Amino acid sequence: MSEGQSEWDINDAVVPRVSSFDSFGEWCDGHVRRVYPPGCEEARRHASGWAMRNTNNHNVHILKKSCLGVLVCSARCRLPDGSRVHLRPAICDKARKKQQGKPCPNRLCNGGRLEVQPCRGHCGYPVTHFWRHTEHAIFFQAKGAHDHPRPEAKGASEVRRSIGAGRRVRGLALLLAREAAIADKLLTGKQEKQMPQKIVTTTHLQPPPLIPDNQRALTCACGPFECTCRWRAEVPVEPYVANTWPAEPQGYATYPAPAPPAPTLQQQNYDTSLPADDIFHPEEIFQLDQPIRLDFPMEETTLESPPTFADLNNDNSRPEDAYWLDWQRAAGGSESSETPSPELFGNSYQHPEAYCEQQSYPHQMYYPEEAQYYPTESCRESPVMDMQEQRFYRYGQDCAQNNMEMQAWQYSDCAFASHFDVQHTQGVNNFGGLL
DNA sequence: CGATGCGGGTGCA
DNA sequence: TGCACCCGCATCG
Repeated sequence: MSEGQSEWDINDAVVPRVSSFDSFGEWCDGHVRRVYPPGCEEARRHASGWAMRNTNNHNVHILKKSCLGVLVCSARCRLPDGSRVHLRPAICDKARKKQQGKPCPNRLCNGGRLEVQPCRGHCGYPVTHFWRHTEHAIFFQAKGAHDHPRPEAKGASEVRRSIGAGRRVRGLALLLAREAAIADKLLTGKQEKQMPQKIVTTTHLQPPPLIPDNQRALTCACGPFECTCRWRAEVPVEPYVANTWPAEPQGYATYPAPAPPAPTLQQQNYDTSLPADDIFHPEEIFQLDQPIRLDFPMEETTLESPPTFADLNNDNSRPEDAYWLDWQRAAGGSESSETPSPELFGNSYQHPEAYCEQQSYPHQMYYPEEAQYYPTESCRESPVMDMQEQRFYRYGQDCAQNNMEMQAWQYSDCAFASHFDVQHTQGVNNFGGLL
């Protein structure tokens, strides 16, 4: 967080007028403040890689959004590449409701169901984002550090919808081609829209695809957290899971190693054993308002054989296949995270508590087996924010002011340390290794 | 159909 | 009072 931007708070009556802006950060994490130029399209849309939903803060001047977390597989399965399922929760309550309880899209996953892993990164509450528009800039402030993996990029879900999510996959090649085209378009368009203004910021590098091209087709949608695909969980099995598998002896020790691509034995029984689209848990829909669940059901299932193209296209393909394929493809190809999805580094989403010393709330060890720390890639603060000529705005009004006191940025609510920057570098590298 | 915004309203600290 | 959140409504792509 640059010192230069420590002079305002989204709730201040007046915010400074700046002459230099930050480049848009899609995956801001941690307590962050940024100032975007009025012309920044993403900022105008209040876009974010995280699944943020509008929250009524009864302040017409400040738009507030809270994180919905991420959709994960209840079985904590693994994709062939070792990653886990981490889908983007629908913003719409109704749509999100429909997502939950659906079978894990990971073809290697046996019995896993999608469930929402709520965000508790802000002192036990969801991370919140605030947007405030002034005549000359768009102010953004984030509070809290996400304690969950990044969901698929927004573009992924959009692409999915656009190409007919939920329908049976007919031709993988065709599908991928279309997705690739769309993804490319999204990416291209995005780059072209780069802010024309002077950006004095750190460049936010695009991360590598969540799933390597050569594996996309084999992936399990159970991404980053819960599939059973080749994974072994240490917790009991879900009720609806018919069969369980013996736990892998080595367990966590082997984690980083991607699932051994055993290209044969295909497990397709989940199709028949699980009624698709019918089971969802209403009680989970609004679980964000509830304490973190500590009873994530884990399945001991471990499939040795990753899916094949044929598998993905055969008659046993679940209706959601297309959806998941899209997810996998789009997430990596279009607007994927700038940094690896946390799941790849293990259970690290523990840091929030470090910022919320005054609170003690139950936190869940999502991946106890993975003792690595997730590189929180807070959108780096722009190096500098020119505070020379400082004018201030009172909810949009220009209130010229000078010599504003440079008050230190303090997280009164959460003692936020400066540690996200420290972690992110290595994480990226590790992630790359998996790809 | 789902993303987004808005705003009335509730419960809690 | 501030905050988190529910819920309905409206708009837009």
